[in-house]
Amino acid sequence: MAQGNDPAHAFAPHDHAACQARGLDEAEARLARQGAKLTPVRRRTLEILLEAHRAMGAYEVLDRLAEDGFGKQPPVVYRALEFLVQHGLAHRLQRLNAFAACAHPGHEHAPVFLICRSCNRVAETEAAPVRDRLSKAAQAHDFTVERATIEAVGLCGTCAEAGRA
Amino acid sequence: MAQGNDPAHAFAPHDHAACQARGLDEAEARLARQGAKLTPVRRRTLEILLEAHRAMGAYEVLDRLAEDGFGKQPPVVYRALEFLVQHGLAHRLQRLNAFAACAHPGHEHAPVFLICRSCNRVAETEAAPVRDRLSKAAQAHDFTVERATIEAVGLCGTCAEAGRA
DNA sequence: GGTTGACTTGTTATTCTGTAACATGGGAAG
DNA sequence: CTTCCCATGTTACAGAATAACAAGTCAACC
Repeated sequence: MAQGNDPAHAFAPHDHAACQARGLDEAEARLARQGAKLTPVRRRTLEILLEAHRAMGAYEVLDRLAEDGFGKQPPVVYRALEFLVQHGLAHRLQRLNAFAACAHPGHEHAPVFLICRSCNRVAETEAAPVRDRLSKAAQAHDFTVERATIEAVGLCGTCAEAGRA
Repeated sequence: MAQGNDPAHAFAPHDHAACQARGLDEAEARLARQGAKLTPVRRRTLEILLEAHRAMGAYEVLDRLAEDGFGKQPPVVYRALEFLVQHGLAHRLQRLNAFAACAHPGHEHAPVFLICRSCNRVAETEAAPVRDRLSKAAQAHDFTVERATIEAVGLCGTCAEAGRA
């Protein structure tokens, strides 16, 4: 896995160009396999998320799309985002009412998000053990988990060292 | 703990009057200790959440407050809800943009929510092991978790048995 | 070639969610 | 009884999301 998409480096400086290119490449490969199309709006939406390399509000993405000549009405961006989320190329962050490009597309996964309240960057990790425990806890309530939102807010190492408590 | 507030029974029929009364009693005791006041709006807001015994949107609560002669503008309900959340008497459900009365106030806790997509009821559980795993996963990223949102969507036992898949 | 039908995009309008900023009023501390 | 804090009320607005409809694109099929 390229360093740029390694969640272990999400909070550290890295080669943005590389992780953007990789994101687009993986997206196209993935969609080709699924028989879905990465149309211009969708592609540009993904690019915007990859370029930003952070969580963005839908309307922030919409403004950028409008600059590039796409429609400037909410449904344009919500449809593109929904498509990307459904195909595992982006994620929705409930806590922020925002969206972020998937840090490691290419396989099914149910991510856990780490959101730094100081620099607003978001790391994405698998954390299967967390979900295992969640399923076990749910079993005690006779509850079957289908999807789960797991989002932590806190301080990343870089901001902690910089004293931005 | 009273059956009405036992999270293990959250999805089963139980004595609502008892769990409402208990909720209000615990709230007043808790606030008295903290030197905070359960004013009329706040008290009524909590009552509404307890009566509903499910997650409610802020504007739904606001309508009920207005019926009782309180202000009918959004800040009225958002302030009351913020107060209840800060004092551990209610929780916010990010996934639903909604609020619910705390199922077991009286001590600090970081809950995990189980949301049934069929009957919309919400169970609240502690699940410390889930949070432990989350903290461990975060450590690997040099990230310190301060607060975490853990919300599962799925099917409760009652709905599963009834075939509401 | 022409037509059908699925999919995508664009647009209008509206609803839901949340907050900033300011005015008013009541009640405890001094 | 006055001062000040806190709670409430109100206006106005910003941000997030979706419903419903119109129109274009493109491949498959006759």
